[in-house]
Amino acid sequence: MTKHKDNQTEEQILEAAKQVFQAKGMDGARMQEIADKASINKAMLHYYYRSKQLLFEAVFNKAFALLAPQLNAILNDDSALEDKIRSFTQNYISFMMKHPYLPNFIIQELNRNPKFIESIKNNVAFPNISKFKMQVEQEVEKGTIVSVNAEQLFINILSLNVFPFVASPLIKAFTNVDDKAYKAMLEDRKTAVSDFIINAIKK
Amino acid sequence: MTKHKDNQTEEQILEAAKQVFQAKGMDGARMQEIADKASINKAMLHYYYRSKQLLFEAVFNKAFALLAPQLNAILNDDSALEDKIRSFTQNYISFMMKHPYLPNFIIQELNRNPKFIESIKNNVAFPNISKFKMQVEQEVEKGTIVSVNAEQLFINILSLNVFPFVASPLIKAFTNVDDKAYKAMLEDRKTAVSDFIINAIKK
DNA sequence: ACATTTGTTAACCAAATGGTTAAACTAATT
DNA sequence: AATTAGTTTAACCATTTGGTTAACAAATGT
Repeated sequence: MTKHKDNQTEEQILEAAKQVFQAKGMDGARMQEIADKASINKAMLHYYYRSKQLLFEAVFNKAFALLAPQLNAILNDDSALEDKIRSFTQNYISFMMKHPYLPNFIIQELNRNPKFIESIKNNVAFPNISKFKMQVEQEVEKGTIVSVNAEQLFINILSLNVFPFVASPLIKAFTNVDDKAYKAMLEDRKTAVSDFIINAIKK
Repeated sequence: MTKHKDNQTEEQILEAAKQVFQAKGMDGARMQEIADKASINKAMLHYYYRSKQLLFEAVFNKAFALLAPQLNAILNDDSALEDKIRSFTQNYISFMMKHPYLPNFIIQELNRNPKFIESIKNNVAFPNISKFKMQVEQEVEKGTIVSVNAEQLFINILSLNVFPFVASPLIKAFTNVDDKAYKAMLEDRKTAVSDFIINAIKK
């Protein structure tokens, strides 16, 4: 009952679809371009994924499944707050430099189609803030950090880490730096951002 | 030499186009939908703006022209750094709550079509970081703030202010808050973000 | 009053696009 | 060797879409 040529084609399609969807979005993507990039006939796309919408969802869910564990690292880990912030920043920026299209893709399509949220909320290990919230509240009570709302801190951490990837063309233009210099700045941010955050909340 | 019915139709088109383009992006927007929303015939769009591309550029440039002065407020103003950060955060968040689609629209289309950058660089009073950079360096030298790279600080300020608008559906999902609570959080951020930043750089 | 320019509409068009179909092909099963 | 099930292709299709055209209406200039 095994497929003869295994699922190689299916993988090729998914990889090609990922590239095209992430570069051009759902609306800008063309099935023909995906087929070309996967070196197959356009009809194969429909044979394996039925429709553009379903193919897109497969790509989207796979992308989100890649991102989610990164966030769970800071939300559900047991280490101390300061350590978490440092390791998260370090890891997240490294990860994003390898997948620069990812955050924009997720954010964009989620904005365009908010009902997707419901679908991903069940799907994978969806990041949950509750543990992080408890930890922050404990640290505030202990007096090791200034009084800060956990949600706001979480937003701040996320903003500082994600935004430079989402808005890179704009920031590059404003700061007048080329691609190479921007990469160096991102490299610096692996430590600069955690210093910034920890400074901001330390008593 | 004045147009008889003044430029009412032209304005209607631009307003309708703004709504549709900002909600659906260049690729997702349909000329027919813009025409319907402007209560005119589709041919009129082409009569006034020739093509979808040109209509889009008109909308984009107008949107950017709205955003640019906001940024120049922090970059070119003469007040003290701390004051600037406070007033910018306050004003920017207020402004964005009135134009929630704006940052996403700009960022998205700039990512999709980086050559736009060149067009806006000349067009309007394009934000320039050099004055802000000098100010930060002076403050570092005076010892009033910790040693910090001006570009990085600028990115941080921008990130903390803009990202919550760009990624609102995602953040809402993660933090488990509804629209109303999120609005309240944004309201809080008018002061919380400046406190956070100033704490982070103060000696 | 009349000609000319500007504004507006309905009908139309060619190209692109997501999707389908039916036949051909491949490889394992009997 | 014949059957069967899964895979691949080329040709095709209906609809959508940006854009055009030609006729008509309303201002404007003379």
